[in-house]
Amino acid sequence: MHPPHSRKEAILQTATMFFSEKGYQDTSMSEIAKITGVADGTIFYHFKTKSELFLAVLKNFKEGIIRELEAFQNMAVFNTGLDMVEGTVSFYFSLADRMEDRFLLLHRHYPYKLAMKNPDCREHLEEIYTCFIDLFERAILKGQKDGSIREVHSKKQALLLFTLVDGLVRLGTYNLYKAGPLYSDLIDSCRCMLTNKQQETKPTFINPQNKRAHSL
Amino acid sequence: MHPPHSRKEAILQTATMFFSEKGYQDTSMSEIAKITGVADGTIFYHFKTKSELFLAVLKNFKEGIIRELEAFQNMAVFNTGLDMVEGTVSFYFSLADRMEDRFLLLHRHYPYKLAMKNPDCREHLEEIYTCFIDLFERAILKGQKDGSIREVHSKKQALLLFTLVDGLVRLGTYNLYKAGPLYSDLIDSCRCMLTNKQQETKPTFINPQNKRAHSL
DNA sequence: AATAAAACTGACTGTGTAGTCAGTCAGTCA
DNA sequence: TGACTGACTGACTACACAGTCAGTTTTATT
Repeated sequence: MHPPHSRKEAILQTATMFFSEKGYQDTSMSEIAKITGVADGTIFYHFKTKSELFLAVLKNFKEGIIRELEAFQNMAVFNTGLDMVEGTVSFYFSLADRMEDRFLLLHRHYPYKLAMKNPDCREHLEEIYTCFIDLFERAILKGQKDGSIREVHSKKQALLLFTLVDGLVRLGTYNLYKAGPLYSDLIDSCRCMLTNKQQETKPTFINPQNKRAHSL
Repeated sequence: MHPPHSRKEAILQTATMFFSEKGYQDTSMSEIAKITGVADGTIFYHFKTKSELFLAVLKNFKEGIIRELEAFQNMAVFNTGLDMVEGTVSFYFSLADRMEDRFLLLHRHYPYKLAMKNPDCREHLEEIYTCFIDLFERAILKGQKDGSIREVHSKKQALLLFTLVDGLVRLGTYNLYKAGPLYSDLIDSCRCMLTNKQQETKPTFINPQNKRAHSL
């Protein structure tokens, strides 16, 4: 299933890069072929159409994400659910930073448009989102068991949390505002959303992103 | 300056509709011409290039938004800053609902890409964002004066708030999750982010959006 | 070595599109 | 009436692109 350096794999890599950085429409198949170093026809031998290639890219991305998430879950241990929420936020930021290019895929409109017609596409997107949101929800549920998080609708709150964090990542890629300096305020806000008692701001973990953009 | 029903105006309307609903790339100039009921050349008589037409659409949208914001500010009166935050959130939702099609413009990637090369485009986008964020900030500052909102960095918190609310709107247009049912949880979370004391959930205002999508 | 299957090629096709331009037409003013 | 102007037209150009296919090369099998 994984012949180490097949042409097919190489095409997939190039396509991922192009679809992420330039978007679906602005990427031509010939371009992908040229950069990969194969003939135009070769792409169509491996992937019937352009949108099938896109689906393959998305699937590949999804699998990568899932692998990362599993690694995170196996590695990270948290005392409280609240800690786990913070850890998850931090993890999402670092992932978005590390896979910055590929995250752009999710922050374009094309996949969601395709998802309306193509059930496979929709399924990939849903799986990706579900993974992240479930992770947040698990943290919330844990926190509700150990008392570090107040009574909230775990699923809904998880979705809100995810929306907030992802929105901030997106803001960074839009290049209008710097998202980095908001990190500690974000963590603080998350804590407030989830707890009853008043808390002092703790020192924060990481502080990713450093694009040129508006300062606050 | 405003000859009531000029062709130019008509083209602008059609273009707004198409760029919003189908995106920049997927809209052809001939299409706009055909639907508007003018010859292909007419568009290029009024707008030199496709991207100049897009800029005009964006500018028009910006002006519409600003008008709406001013109307809101002149009309709405709030007892406390916290109320004003809630009112602003509610306003943003209803605006996004009422101008659903045009908001899609902001939720595509193209404008932000164009903004990297084109300063005019960037300025329009910045102005739009600034308007909204300033509105949130004004609410926060008011709340800090009257004691309904705790000590937070007003600009940063305003940005976080906006990100959260806009992210939720976007989620609705993506059609993967229903954003509507989250409205009361959103308001609750906002209140928690901004206040010190514990509060009971109050009855909420409106509850927009009703797309077919995942339930929670 | 012979054969077959799989991988690969690149010229070619058909279509769609942004932008051009020579020219039409209705209105205005002298 | 006739010269002039600005709005408008639609055929046309030049090109880019997804996808095809007949044919070539590589690899695996016997």
